[in-house]
Amino acid sequence: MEKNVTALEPSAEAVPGDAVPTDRDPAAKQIPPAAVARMTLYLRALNSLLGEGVERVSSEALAEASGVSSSTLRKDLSYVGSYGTRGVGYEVQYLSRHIAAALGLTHDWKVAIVGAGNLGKALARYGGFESRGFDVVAILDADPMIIGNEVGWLRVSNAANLEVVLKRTGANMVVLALPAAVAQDVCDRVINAGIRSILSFAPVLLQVPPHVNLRKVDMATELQILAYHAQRAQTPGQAV
Amino acid sequence: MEKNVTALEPSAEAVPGDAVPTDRDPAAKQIPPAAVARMTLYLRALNSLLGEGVERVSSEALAEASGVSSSTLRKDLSYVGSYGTRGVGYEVQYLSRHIAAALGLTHDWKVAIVGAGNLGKALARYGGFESRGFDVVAILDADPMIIGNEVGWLRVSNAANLEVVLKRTGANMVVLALPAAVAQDVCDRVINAGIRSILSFAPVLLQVPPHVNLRKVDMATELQILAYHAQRAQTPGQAV
DNA sequence: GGATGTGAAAAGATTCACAGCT
DNA sequence: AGCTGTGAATCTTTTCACATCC
Repeated sequence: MEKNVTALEPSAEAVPGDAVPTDRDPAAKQIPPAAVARMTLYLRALNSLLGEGVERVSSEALAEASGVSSSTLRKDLSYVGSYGTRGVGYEVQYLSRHIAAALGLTHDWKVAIVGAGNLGKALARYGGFESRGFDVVAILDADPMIIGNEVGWLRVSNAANLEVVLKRTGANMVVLALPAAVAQDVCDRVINAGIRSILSFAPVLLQVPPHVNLRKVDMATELQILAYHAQRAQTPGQAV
Repeated sequence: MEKNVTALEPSAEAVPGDAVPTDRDPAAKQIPPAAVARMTLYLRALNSLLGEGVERVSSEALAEASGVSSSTLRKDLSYVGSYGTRGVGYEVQYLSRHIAAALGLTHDWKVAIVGAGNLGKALARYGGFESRGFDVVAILDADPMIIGNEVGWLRVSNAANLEVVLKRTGANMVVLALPAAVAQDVCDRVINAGIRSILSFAPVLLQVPPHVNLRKVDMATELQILAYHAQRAQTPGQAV
């Protein structure tokens, strides 16, 4: 049972802009951020079970398959509803559908990848996307040597036409796989083009307006966190 | 390893005035996980400032450059020591060094990347590693078509010789850039070879013993979290 | 004056334990 | 009996506010 490092980093901090709300805030049940992050794990585990033909699962078993405690699992599920049967467990497909719905995965999202270097290409070809409701509809780059190349079944578009390509393809999410130096610039353009969901792999802090949702992944950060723990573990019983 | 039972009770008659936090005594107490994650942001911001020739910075400014609140920043820094000057701020280089020391980045870490697909190659060439104390010493793959290829200044080793390569190169961290299907298998071998710090990009739950530190990055997860927020923003107060 | 460092309060997340349903 | 769903307790993280020091 793993319980060591926090798995998912909540990079999205509390949106500070929800003062000035409309006169009626529906106050719909919102799911705590930590729970949202774990929902994706449940979904993955459920789909895996589904593939194995398993029809029912207990909170205990699903928790184990997701790498969380069963009480955390049950609490998380309680945020989206009561989809289990007491004394029995959860129906895999039924639960999977409901979690997917809660996460907004009922329709496909169209993703454009900006940056067709190794990382961009890796992302474009990454099979895990389509199978989980994400459709890579475009990949762009600014390098003339790269524009026009085939990546999977796509052709690299010219990043100069960013706005046009986003519009034509109907992309509603963008992945930034760019060097730090140009990331903010492209990010601004993407936002101006109306995109409000961005996943950035650029190792730099991006400034975005409050209505835009930005998540960040940085490999160097992850390694540094590992280094911290490794260093602690390596100093055993040191004198005081 | 179990969670350090926090024996550092701040209560009781804490002797005020001494305690002498010499810089020789860095990892005495443990830093909260959330703070560790942010330290890497401070480090990045500090190094960026350093590059611009800035010598001093206030908590307010550094917080802004890191994307956190100034009170969070100050609290975080207080976990590693008092390296600022009241009324003045922090000396950029001095603080950067101390944070790096607290994270265990004083010596270089040797990273082996398993999987030389697009992602593995992207990681191997990613310039951000060396500059931040991580040295990619090997890249491996099982595909005969890929073994021997050049990636950056490395040559792809045969994953069949995983243990040998890890030993020869002295790697002490491993990045898994593999398909889900083989990830657990390789992970087990890596652990058996003595590695205790692993960063996995495989979209699957890896089982590891407690003494191993595992961090996970999953792009599909990140997109799903974005989808959740996007969906909420798009449906204001929808009936259930 | 001005900004740090830190107790104390508030908010958020996890775990416990058990009531309630099948 | 067995397992879910959930209030209450515990633990963690963030924010506040101000004493402290340059």
